[in-house]
Order: sequence, then C-alpha cells, then structure tokens
Amino acid sequence: MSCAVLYAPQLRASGFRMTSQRMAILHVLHHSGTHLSPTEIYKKARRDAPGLTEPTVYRTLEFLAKNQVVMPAHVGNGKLVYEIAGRNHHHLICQSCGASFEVQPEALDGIIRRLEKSSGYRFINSHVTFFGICPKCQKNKSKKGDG
Amino acid sequence: MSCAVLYAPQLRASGFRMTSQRMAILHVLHHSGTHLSPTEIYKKARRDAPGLTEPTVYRTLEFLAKNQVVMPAHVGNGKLVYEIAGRNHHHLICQSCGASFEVQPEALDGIIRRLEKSSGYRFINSHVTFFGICPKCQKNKSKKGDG
DNA sequence: TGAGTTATTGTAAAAGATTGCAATAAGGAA
DNA sequence: TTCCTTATTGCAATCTTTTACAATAACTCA
Repeated sequence: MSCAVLYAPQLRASGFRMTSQRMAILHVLHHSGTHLSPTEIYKKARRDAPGLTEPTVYRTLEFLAKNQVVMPAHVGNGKLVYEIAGRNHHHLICQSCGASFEVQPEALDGIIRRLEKSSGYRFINSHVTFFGICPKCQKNKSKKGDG
Repeated sequence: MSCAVLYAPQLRASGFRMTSQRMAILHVLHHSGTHLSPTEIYKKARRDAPGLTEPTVYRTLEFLAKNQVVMPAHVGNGKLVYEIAGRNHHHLICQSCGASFEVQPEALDGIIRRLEKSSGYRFINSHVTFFGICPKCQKNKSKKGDG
C-alpha cells in the first residue's frame, strides 16, 4: 500500500483526504498494468479494505479522475474503465472482439491543436477511443448474428 | 411514423423485420435534431407504442447501431446516447457542463488513415468523442467541488 | 388470403451504477 | 495528545442496463 501514499500530498494540497479506501483503490490501479472496470477494482481492493462498498468505489474513481490521478476510458458499450494517469495514451478497440491497440498521444497532437483553435475548447487532453475491426476479425466476416 | 418506413427495406434485405416498436423508436430519433439517451427515447417512443418496454429500447438501439441505422456516441460518464446515422460527425464535450461541439468528420481523415496503416485495424469510422473545457467554463475556474 | 417459420417482444429477475442522508474518521489547531 | 470541523463512507433505496425464456407477430411462400 506504500505506493498509495505517493498520491496523498497531491490530494491534501487541495483540501482532500487520503483514506484507507482510496489507498486500497489506488494500490490496485497502481500495480495493474492495464485498465480495470469498477467491478474488477472493487473485488481486488476489497482484500485490502474489507469494509469497502461499491458506491465508494464509483465515487472514488470519479473523484480521482476529476483530480487527474486516474484516467477514465471507454472500451466499448459505453462502459468506463480506469487506469493510473500519467502514461498518457489512447485506445483503438475492436468492435467485434474487444481487442485493444494502444495509440500514442503524439498521434493526436495535430488534430487536438486544431480543435482547440476552432472550437475555443481547451485542455482537450483526456482519453480518446477509436473503434474499428482488428486484423483477426476482418477474416471472420459474417453477415448476420455476428458478435 | 411514415419516416420509419424508409428504413424497412434496408432491414428486410438482411432478413430482419420492421416492427411497430422499431418504427416508434426510429420516429423519435428521426425527428430529433440531436442525440438522445435510451431513457429519453423510451419516454418519447412510448407515446406511439404504448406497450413498449425498456429492454426492447436497449435491444433495438443496439440492433440499429449494429446495422448502421443509428449511431451511438459517448457524451461523458460512460453513458451512451444515440442519433440517426448518416450525418456523420464527432463530438467535443465539455467535461464541466456537458456542452457539446460538433466535429466535422474530415477533421479526422488524416489520423484515421494513419491509424489504419499502423495498427492493421480497419473501418475506423465510428464515432469519436473528445473531452475538454468549453469557453464558458474556462472562466468559472474553481478549485474544489466544481461541477 | 392463410399457414408456417422464426425474428422480436414482454415479463421477470438480476447485475451495474447512482443518490440522499446520517454516522464516521481524517487532518488541522490547540 | 485531544478536540473540532467537515470530507468521506456505509447503508438503503432507486435508477439504469442486461439477460433468459416463453409468447407474440412479421414476413415468406403457397
């Protein structure tokens, strides 16, 4: 859990608190190499924080996302998953099988700069998800009732 | 409801059927200028199709999306919204207030071509959502507890 | 038009996500 | 260390979304 302590100063500086629940959740995310769903995070974090409840997990993830500690990402269906912020990248998801391809952030530099200029919006730095069909699934073409 | 009949041939050609529920849902989406949530669609469509239920709305929207009749889009929180396909565009959503800005599809042509080449994925033509802070909300900076 | 096939729906139940409110506990000050 | 303020949590209830399965009804063919 020591890893979670690293995030405490950042939160305290804004008047927030570091709790055992937040530590457990951050611990899980910190040591997972990939993105996790709220339910997955709940099940894993519960080992360290037995009293942890689902509403707390959802609220905590939203809170951490707002404070740039974790990053939410869409991976199909509109379900959100989360991972530790910092290693900034985007996703390209296969609509058919769910396979994911990492898109480097520089790939989007140009369009984001242009978007900020044309729209007046700023800080367009959040996660972007593209959907397509992966090479494998391109072979398994079917007309109806495919996954 | 006559508008919905337009979509019937497209579905029948693939062995699907046009039902009163699908007509009601398509009617709502066809005449709405913007994207709607499943719940909003349910409430509106129920006027035309009194027996309509929520599971049917979800299933129908997913079905229509798979058949390219409607387009799903993320507008924050991981919730999906839908609109009639065809007028293809992407969204830039304000993380603070939810305001949305339409992004023309050509803006993404370059990056999508490059992505298809580097990843091997294809048909990367689905909806993309960017998140940022809109001009209005840039002024209302607050440190803590902002919406 | 009428009968048969089967895609689609409604029902019921469960899983996932959200909200209000009282109780708890983190962090600052004495 | 102890007290105080209030951010945060758990509980309970609710809303949203998904799933299984039997009943229904859309479309095809005669």
